Formats: sequence, C-alpha cells, structure tokens
Amino acid sequence: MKTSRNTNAKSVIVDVLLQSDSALSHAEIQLRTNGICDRVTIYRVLERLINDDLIHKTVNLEGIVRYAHCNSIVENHSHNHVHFSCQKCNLVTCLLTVVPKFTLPDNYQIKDVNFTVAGLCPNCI
Amino acid sequence: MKTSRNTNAKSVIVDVLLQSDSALSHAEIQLRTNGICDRVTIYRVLERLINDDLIHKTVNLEGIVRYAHCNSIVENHSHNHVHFSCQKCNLVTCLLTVVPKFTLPDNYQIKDVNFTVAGLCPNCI
DNA sequence: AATTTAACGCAACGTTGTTGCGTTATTATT
DNA sequence: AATAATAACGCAACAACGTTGCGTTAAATT
Repeated sequence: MKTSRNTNAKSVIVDVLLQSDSALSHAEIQLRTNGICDRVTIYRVLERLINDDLIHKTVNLEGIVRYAHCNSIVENHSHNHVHFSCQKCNLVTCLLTVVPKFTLPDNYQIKDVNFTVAGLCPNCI
Repeated sequence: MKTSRNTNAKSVIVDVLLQSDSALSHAEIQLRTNGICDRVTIYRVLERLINDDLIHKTVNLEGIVRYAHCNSIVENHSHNHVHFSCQKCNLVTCLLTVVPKFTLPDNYQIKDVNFTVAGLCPNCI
C-alpha cells in the first residue's frame, strides 16, 4: 500500500493554505512558498493533500482552480459548501455555512460537487 | 454601439451546440465544426454568443470549460441550474429543472453562478 | 546501518486561452 | 447597386496551466 510521506514541501504548502483565509491557485501557492520546491512538486503535493483529505479543490467561473484547507474541526466533513468568487478583489472564499439544497432526478450518483457563486464580496460592495 | 453580426462561423457553432444534448468544450466544438474556421475565431464567437445570451458557460471540477445552448423557450432564463459531469462517459449535461436553494450572508452581491455535480449519470450506473 | 520506495528536480511537451495586426466580409448608407 | 464603416476573420506568436518520464534524493521501515 502506498503511504503518504511527510516532507518539507508538504508541510510548507499545508501551512500556506492554513494561513490563508481564501483559496489559492497553484501560482499563488508557488509565490508564497518562496521557491522552496519545483512547481511540479507543488502539483504533486496538492494532489496528495486532496487524497489525504487535508485540502479541497474549487474552480471559479473562468476555470481557474484553487485550493483551500479543509475544516478539520468537523469530523466527517464534506466540500459541498459555496465558494464565493469576488469579481473585484478576485478572492475566493469558502462559505462553510452555506450549503445549497437540491435533489437530483433518480439514478444519478453523486461523488463530488463544486458550487461557485461570483459577484461582489462585502469588502468590495 | 457594437452590433453582433451574423456570420457563417457563428451560425455553424450555434447549430453544433443546438444539436448536442451535452455541453461541449472548445476542442469538441472545433472537431464538430470540421475546420470551418480558425480556433481563435471559435473562442471569439463563443464569447459573442455568451454576450448575446444564446449560450452559457460551465466549468467542471477539473476546470474544463464547456458551453451549452440556452433554453430559449423560457423568456427571462438564467443559468443557475445544476450541470452534471459524469466521471465515466465524461458528458456534461444541463439539469434545467435542478435549481439549488441557498442563502448567502448579508452584503454579498451575486452576479453569476456555477453549480457542478460530478458522479455517475443514469447511463453509466 | 541498510533497504525500500515515495517524493523530488529537471527537462520536455501538450493543451488552453489571449493578443496584435493586416485582411475579409457583413451591415448600413448613399 | 455601389460605397463606406467596422465587426469579424486568419495567422502568427505568446503566456499560463498542467502532465509525463526519468534519474536522483530522502523518508520510513527493517
């Protein structure tokens, strides 16, 4: 069985995400890790962290992928909350309390979800 | 005022989208238009069609952007329905009847929305 | 301390999307 | 129907994003 090892790159990237209160793109993470590792490594670490369920991935309306740390306080947490993408300051934030309600037709099997709402955040109104 | 002209590329691309019952990526549209125009033109036409509100854009969990024709039957239609992205057949379909309910905290101003649910569609279960 | 193998760096590549510019063709006007 | 204005086009070039292969490094286990 493949075990996930603890490496410098991994812990630094987790820290970067923990310290940020908005979701970060690969490029933004690369900036904040200050050349601690290769960009390919960042992609691979992010993939690993998603598998470990330490972070989750979200996509805004332009197709830009960002990553956010998971809410580790909640035990069996999921990622079905709304992500708000501000069109002015460009920050993407998790609205952990906003969980949309919907029901799919029969015979659809849900595995994952991405809810993004774009507009103006309170700071930019 | 800039008016949107009717061109061959535009009508062919609209037709391609009308004839498809799933949302299509730029690459998929390019294939189906069979070299009728340059790939840059496709991007520009798609942008125009979105402004004309003839099509809408959706992004799946991997950040792949796709386009779907709008439901022209409904007058003041919006695009707040769920898009289902099947992880097996890779088709992205509009579930026009599935409109999630949610309420944002105060002082958020919604401009646009993207709801994507990934999993297995009825054909692939 | 030695072994196993996950993780890494580097180079290379493919895809996606954008921009500038000269040319073409649609639409409006005469 | 001919002319004028300009939206749309093709082409070339480029930037950003993401992936893969391969030899090397360093965690974790024995």
